[in-house]
Amino acid sequence: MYKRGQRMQAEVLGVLRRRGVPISAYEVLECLREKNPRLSPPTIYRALAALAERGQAHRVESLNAFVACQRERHHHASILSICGDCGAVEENISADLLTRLSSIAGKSGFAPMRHVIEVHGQCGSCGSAEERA
Amino acid sequence: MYKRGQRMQAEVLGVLRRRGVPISAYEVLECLREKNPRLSPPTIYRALAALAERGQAHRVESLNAFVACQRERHHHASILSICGDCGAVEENISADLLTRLSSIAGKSGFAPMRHVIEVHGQCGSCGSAEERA
DNA sequence: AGTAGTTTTGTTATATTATAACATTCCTCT
DNA sequence: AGAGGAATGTTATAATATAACAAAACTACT
Repeated sequence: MYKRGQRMQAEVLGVLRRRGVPISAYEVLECLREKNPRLSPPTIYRALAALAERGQAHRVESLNAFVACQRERHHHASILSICGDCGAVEENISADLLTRLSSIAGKSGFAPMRHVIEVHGQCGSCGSAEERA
Repeated sequence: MYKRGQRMQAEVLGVLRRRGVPISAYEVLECLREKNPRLSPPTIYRALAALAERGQAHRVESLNAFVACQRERHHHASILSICGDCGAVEENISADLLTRLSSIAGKSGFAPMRHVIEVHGQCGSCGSAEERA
């Protein structure tokens, strides 16, 4: 079973995984209300915050939405490629890019703590679908 | 004078420049309401969208806030370093980083259109202020 | 100047996202 | 079992954002 206090987190993560694409906290809430109609926003936001903290889900800042981490877990440094057509997100990690980014930001004495890297565009499938049309 | 339809944009940009740090659309609204109490959110959001479109202001996705571009204008590719202590934002551009980022995102056929690169941390001044304490 | 056409701005209303503050429940540990 | 503490529930509201339509202002043309 789950460690205490992680049931809600597991439920929320389950919803995120089933959906695959980023969804809003309120969409998560609606899903879970089918089972438990009394759930309220704070509960969901708390679970999402905990999941993001542990790297099991990511907050997509440019969408105000949340998505399950595609690997086991990534701490705050994933590169998210977001398709504007189908909503799909692909996750990448690059230590090299992160190093460069930190060094650019750090030139003036800035000490980086958290990186937000999101790329909007069109994914491969949507691109080739368009070509065929 | 201004080209037609850019008065509001100029006013909004003025507010952003005076503040220096990222502020919410509603803070802009409050400022401009001192002069014109009848202004409403859509007007501000429209001006902000136009400014961002032209690269004269940036939307800080991870803060849901807006900041004036520190140079003349940057199109959608600035690296924003955001100090969590004082709120200051520093802007950098790196064609090299952008190239790498695009190539990482593009590995699976993804076609990048817009890059969101935001780094949260502590700026140089706040860091050295802390040391002295 | 008059006016048609277009764009901007105003207005109203509401949708969406997020959190504060406090009450209650439930688990863990003794 | 009962105390302590953490998670969740509850209520209310704050903060962010946009839809939809009306009015006005500007442009370009005659």
